[in-house]
Order: sequence, then structure tokens, then C-alpha cells
Amino acid sequence: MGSVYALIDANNFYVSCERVFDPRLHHKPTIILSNNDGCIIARSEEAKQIPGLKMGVPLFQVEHIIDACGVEILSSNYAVYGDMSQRLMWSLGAFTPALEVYSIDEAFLDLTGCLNNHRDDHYSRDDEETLDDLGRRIKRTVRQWTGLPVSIGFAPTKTLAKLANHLAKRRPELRGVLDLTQADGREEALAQTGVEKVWGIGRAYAKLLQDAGITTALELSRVDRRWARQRMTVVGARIVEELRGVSCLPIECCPPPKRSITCSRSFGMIVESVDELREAVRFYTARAAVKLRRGGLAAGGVTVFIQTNRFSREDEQYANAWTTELALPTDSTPELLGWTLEGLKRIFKTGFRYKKAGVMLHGLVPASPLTIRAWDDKAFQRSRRLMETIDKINGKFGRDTLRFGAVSNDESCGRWRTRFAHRSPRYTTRWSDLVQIAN
DNA sequence: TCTGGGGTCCTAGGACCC
DNA sequence: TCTGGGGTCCTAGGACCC
Repeated sequence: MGSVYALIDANNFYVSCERVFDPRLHHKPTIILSNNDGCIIARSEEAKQIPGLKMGVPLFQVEHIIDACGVEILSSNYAVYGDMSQRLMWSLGAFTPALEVYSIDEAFLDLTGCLNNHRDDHYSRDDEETLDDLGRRIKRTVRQWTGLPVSIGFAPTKTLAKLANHLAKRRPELRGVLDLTQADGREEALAQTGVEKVWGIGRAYAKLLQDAGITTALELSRVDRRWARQRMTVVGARIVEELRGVSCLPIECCPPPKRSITCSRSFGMIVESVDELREAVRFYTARAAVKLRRGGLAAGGVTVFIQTNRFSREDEQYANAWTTELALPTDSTPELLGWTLEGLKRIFKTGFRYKKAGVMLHGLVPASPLTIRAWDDKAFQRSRRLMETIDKINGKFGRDTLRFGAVSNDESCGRWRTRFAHRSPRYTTRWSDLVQIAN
């Protein structure tokens, strides 16, 4: 048998996480909202059946449907989703170390050779586990260990495994597992899959392909290599190869080092004063810096940006960004704050109604003290020890126990802060939010 | 009234070098 | 008529993913 990849992901991940802790939500149409409760970003199966409740739709446009159909709405609760994601990945790690965490709710597994362990021993053919058996065993295990329902696709390439997973979800008779490692059956599966569903084919390429008369994954797998290379770059050429069963994309067990870190948010309410904007930028800088240090990195460049509400027809629009390269990379919050606040001062213009701001760190390098700053830079080394201490305290007693800069006064009261009107408890990351069971 | 956030990769074209 | 050749680096923009 050749290479075997699996793509495993949770069904309706955010909704499933909520259901683990709130069984009342089972069988009810449920949707999860983006920051500020703005858009629909996840839906239960029941919600998907309701016309109009599409992904990415702003909540205010479908409020009448929500009311009429009794849809449960929840703000997103990333503390819970992040923690459940870890549990999911740990569970999958029990099956193979060759695991690539691809997103918050999905992972690729390299299972090549995992099934043939019994070839030379006393097991008879009938006792051998098939990939389908293995898939169901993984499903059962994950369900038992995390409470999450998952779907699984097996195939000789990652792109085909994605496709198999997609079909496993959409064909109820498969009960969540599809094995496309064998050539027979693959053609039919590809013929049944629209080209726009193929991993790596987005809106633009789907249009390009459809204009060329290519509407199914099977047809895409048969296009001329040079044509694909020319019209869709090497990315497209690889997709075609992968659909033919030629693996071009290996499992990446160790994620490559991050190249940039961003922290940005739309505001809960419109902000006009530079003071409030400064408060938001300070908050985003501190968050980005924590991510930076958690990754053991230092930033060699900083960008700060602000923008007005791009959807507003009445407001005059303004968006600007300021970037600087740092002479010496840093991972110190106060140093980064110095730059982002300086940038804000330069791009802020009075008289605009601001809706969003953000901070980006780039030029990331490992934060080994030897590489980022000389040992005799006493002030810097002291600031690093301070950061380390603050991170430790916040790790132990909760985010923002210690923080930089002024606290909001009653006047501004953090109008920029994200709204989560329907957020569930942080069941797994706050003692006070732990589920209690009466006896 | 109300519209998310955080990433990566690839290419073309310009600037610049010898 | 005809105006070198080859390389690197950077950036902006486009495409994609979840």
C-alpha cells in the first residue's frame, strides 16, 4: 500500500464545543457569531437547513429568521474552542505522532504503514483492521475523550483526503468515514465533487475553471499540467497532481516558524478620540507581545493601522498605517508600545469616526538573548526579566492581572472593547465557570 | 443602530548590481 | 532593422486557507 493520509475534523466545531457543556443545545438550530456579535461564523446542522442562515451573513440582516425559527445564538468563546482544540489534537496524537495540526478543528495524519503491522504474525486476514475500521475507532475514541463528533477522510494525498472528508460529511450513509485510498471509487467521488469544493480552489479559480468548462474535481484532475501551471501558478499544478493521486504536499509535523503576528479588532462602538484609540492600540500591542514571547520570538518591525467603518455610506472614509523597522529586534512590551503609540500619533487624524485598529509584528526572529541584544544592555535585560515575570503572573492568575498603561476611566469606558452579548461561560479555563452538577 | 480575525504563498515588475 | 545577459532583492497585489 502507498502513502495514506487522513484528514480529521470536527463537525460544526464551535457549535459542538458549546454542546459538550450545554446539552440543552442538542437538536436545536444554533449559530455562533463573530466578534461584536457581527456575523454568523458557525452553524449547527439544524441551522444549515434554514434558508438564509448562510456563513458570513451579518446578524442584523437575518434577525427576523432567527426569531421566527427559534434559533439559539451564541457569541464566540475562543477560550473554550482553543482548549477543546487542544484536547482534540491530543486525542488524535494517540494514533500517530505524524500529525499536522492544520487549523483549530482539523488535523492531517500520516498513517502510511499503520495498517500492516500484523502481516507476519498469527492474525488471520479476517482479523485485520481496515482503514474504515480504524476511522470508526478514531471517531469513537475522540467522542469518548472530548465529546466532539469528527469526520474522517483517507486518501493517498492531502488534497484527496480533504475531498474524502468532505464527502464523508455530506453522505449520511458513510457515517462520517470515507476511504479513497483505492483507485476504484475515486473517480466516482471526484465526479460528484464540484470543482469549487476542492481544497485550494477559491472563488477566483472556480470562476476561471468554470469559464474553461471544468466543473468537477474529476475534470480538474484531467486538465493539462502546463495549462494548470500557466493559469493557476504552481499552486494549481500541485492541486491537479494531488487529485491524480501524486502526493506533492507532505505532512508538516513541526509548524514552520511564524513570520508575522497580528492583533486587531473592530470596535464595539465608534471611536473618535485619540485617547480611546490609544487605549485600544495599547491593548492590541500588549496582546501581540504576549503571543510573540509565547513563541519565543522577537520582532524586527512594527505596523499600526486604523480605519473608519468601510460599510458606512455616510461617514467619510480614512484608513492609514505606519510601519517601522527596528534597529534591534525586541520582545519587550514597553518598547513595542513606544513604537505603536508613536505610529498612532503620526496617522491619527481628528474628525473621523474610527471602527477598527490593529498592530502587526513582523521580521520575527528567535528571541535568544544572544541574538536579540547584547548581554551588557542592562536596561534591556532588566526589562526582559520584568516581562517574564508579568507573563508568569498573568499565566497563573489570569490574563490582564498585570497590564501596561492607564485603565479606562468611566468617561471612555472602553467603547472600543469587543462585545459578546451571548457568550457562554469559559467552562474549562476559569474556576468560577466550572459546570456544577447537582446531586 | 448592527457587517470577524489571523494567517500563508506566489508572481510580476521595478530597482539595482556587475 | 538592430539597443546584452543574468542575477538578487523588494514590494504590491492577488489568491487561498480556516
